[in-house]
Amino acid sequence: MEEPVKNDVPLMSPGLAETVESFSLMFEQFGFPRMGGRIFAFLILTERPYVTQAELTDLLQASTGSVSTMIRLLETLGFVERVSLPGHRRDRFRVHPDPLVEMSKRRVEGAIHMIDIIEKARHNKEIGPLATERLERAESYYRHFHVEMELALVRWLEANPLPEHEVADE
Amino acid sequence: MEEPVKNDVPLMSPGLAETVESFSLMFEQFGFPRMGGRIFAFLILTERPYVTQAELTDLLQASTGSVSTMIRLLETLGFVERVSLPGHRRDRFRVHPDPLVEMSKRRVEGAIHMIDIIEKARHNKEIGPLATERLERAESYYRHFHVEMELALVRWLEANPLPEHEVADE
DNA sequence: CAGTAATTTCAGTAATTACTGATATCGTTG
DNA sequence: CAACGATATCAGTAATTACTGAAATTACTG
Repeated sequence: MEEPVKNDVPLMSPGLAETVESFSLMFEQFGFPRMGGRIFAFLILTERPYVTQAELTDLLQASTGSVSTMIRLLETLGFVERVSLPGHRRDRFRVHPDPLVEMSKRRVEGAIHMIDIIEKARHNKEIGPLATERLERAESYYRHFHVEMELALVRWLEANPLPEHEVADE
Repeated sequence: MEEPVKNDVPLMSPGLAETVESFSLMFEQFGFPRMGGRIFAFLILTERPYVTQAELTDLLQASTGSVSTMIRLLETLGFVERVSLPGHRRDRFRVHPDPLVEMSKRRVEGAIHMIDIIEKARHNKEIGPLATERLERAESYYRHFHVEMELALVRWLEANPLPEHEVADE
């Protein structure tokens, strides 16, 4: 009574679909649209070196529109790479070789944003001593985590260098 | 043409309101409703030792309903304390003495959830070697950050013990 | 223990946001 | 440079979510 029709479709293996879905729900909590999460998840989970938009619309049962927009979003966030090889019409997409690093960077930026806001609040004439104390504590906390997280990332990257096997075409 | 009427209201100082608003926008990014963010922000920024729901509905121009629900949310999240002193009808609310610690804990829980999902994905029969490698890397990353964040919190708490001045009533 | 003030619950609504599908644009190929 | 295939854009819609305000519940008071 809700779905119009179209249940006559080539789908990806149900097992995979399930995992894709759980990933996308996770990503949703980080604030991005479910369809974006699905695409990201699929690109993480697939063995195919590259995937086209047409394939994504097909596999994920999405419109060309949302695939295009979500791909672009993931691209600008640095989670997905677009590979437009000349001599080919369709662009190819694959997951960024190390999306975690990109995600880390965004987190660090988030902390900086937080610090900025706290700083502004502290300079507000209207706030009193109690609030000031709370804000100072919060600022100290975020500054601490800011450097700790950066250090932690560096350490982890040193211990876990990217295994490089830039795959061959098609 | 949108606002019905009711612009005849006692408001908190515009300077404060502005900061409250910027905080609430920040909190919105962490996924909770703007009104919840406003309440939390106000409780952080006020000098008053306790605030009642009635005062919040008034100051923040919100309905009794949303104040009640949001207060309850903030309470269960551990960001806000309800102080129901016998001999008083109205409950009093104040910000948790150290909400940052609560926030940290929630973050750590988030990391654990992420690890769980990755674990489940890894046991999926359908995924191949490339995906497995990516998932292992992701898992290693989150495990690393999980412990690093916990350590960082402990260190910070040691360096920044809570200054205790549990304030007097009213 | 009746009366009342405060809080919670809940149904309805307003506003936001993701998504679709049609159209426009861009880029490659013959 | 014409034709076509692929991607981007955009307006409309479906679905979700925050919020309101009234009614129900709970808890304190005389």
